[in-house]
Amino acid sequence: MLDGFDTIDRIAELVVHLGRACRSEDGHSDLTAAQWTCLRFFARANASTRTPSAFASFHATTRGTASQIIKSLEGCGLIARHRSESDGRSVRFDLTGSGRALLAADPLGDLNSLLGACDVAERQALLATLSRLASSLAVLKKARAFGTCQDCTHFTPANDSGFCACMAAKLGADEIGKLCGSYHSPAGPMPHPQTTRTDR
Amino acid sequence: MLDGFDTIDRIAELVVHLGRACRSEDGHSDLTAAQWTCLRFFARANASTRTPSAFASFHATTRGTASQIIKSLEGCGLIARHRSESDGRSVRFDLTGSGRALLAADPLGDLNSLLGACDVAERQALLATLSRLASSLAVLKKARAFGTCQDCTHFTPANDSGFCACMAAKLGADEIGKLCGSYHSPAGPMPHPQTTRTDR
DNA sequence: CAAATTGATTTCGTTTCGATACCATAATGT
DNA sequence: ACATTATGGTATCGAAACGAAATCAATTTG
Repeated sequence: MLDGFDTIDRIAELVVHLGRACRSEDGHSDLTAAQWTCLRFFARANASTRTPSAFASFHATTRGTASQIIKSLEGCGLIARHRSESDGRSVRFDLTGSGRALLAADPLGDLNSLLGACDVAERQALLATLSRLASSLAVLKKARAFGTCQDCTHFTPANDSGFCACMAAKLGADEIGKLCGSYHSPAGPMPHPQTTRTDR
Repeated sequence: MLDGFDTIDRIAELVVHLGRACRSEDGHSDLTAAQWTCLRFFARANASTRTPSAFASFHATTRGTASQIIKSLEGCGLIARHRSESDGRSVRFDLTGSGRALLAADPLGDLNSLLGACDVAERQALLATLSRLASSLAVLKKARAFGTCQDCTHFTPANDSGFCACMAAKLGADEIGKLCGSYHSPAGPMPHPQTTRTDR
């Protein structure tokens, strides 16, 4: 290999680089990087996934740290807390009006506008590749995978909506595109790679 | 848009997610995420780019923070400091033997192995897309772009080597694949988007 | 019903990070 | 020649993030 380093290394490092570069803010941003990630997560995840534990898995941190980030957003009035009726321990967070409004100022907007200028086919290919990489990596790292219900093996589509075998519930058209914490990739091996309690 | 969120948003957030997920270590790693990034950077960049300032730009942080990260790696004996002869202020860092050895334990290896299982065409497409996004994003953020000399507009290839008009120097085969801080993408507008001193 | 598990939170100490100020050298302008 | 400005690098400090561990309540398991 005469190149300084080969294609595979270059891709991996580009992913890390892009992931960090695109969240840097020009001036002073309203939120920190962790808070942005949290706000985005609660905006994109379905109802049963908008919990502190799920966010902790998604953000690859402890539940304690996740709880702190969530508390700060709640203090800003960007997300609202709802207790679960079925489970007295569990809580769920929804974005408030100001939370949804703030998403428009997401520093990821720069990357979004670049992607908007991309060819549609290139964009689709990129999405497919990155999705597969993300779920494969989750399996490899023995972490929980996150994906959209419409790509999940638990999901059987009907017209305009579908049924999730995992949650045993019919999903509306607005739910099937959201992130789910019990996502199972067609590629991955085991349905629920939940390990024993390690607080990670 | 009936989906919970559209393709473009999903891609942007996948990039951030992948970038964070692939650097998380299963057990205890030898280095922190920032230290790994720094070690990788000094391994991939050409001689004139292996400076604290260039790393600060690359890592989208301040020179002060970059200096701390570098100091810690220097303390571990993973990189070695060399003063510049032409400029009394500038320093350059090279990987030591143990630094090169440690790169084999890079946590990015997980992502690398997944990429290795990819189709070659898919991999090439991914590299092309990510490279373009990275340099376009740098222009948009008014940040310094980083790319390989062989893709730079300052570079005119000869057989097996080439000439860099920016550094006004002939480049050997081992240099043209390395990252350069004065990289100019064929797409971007201005050669040196160096802004005034903002310490970012 | 006891024991183990799970979801969430709190606290504490450590590390990292960004902002700022600072010093040394180099380039620029008059 | 001299002052001014720009640049490369470092040190310091406070805020944030983080991991680890302890705690509490609700649920599940045996």
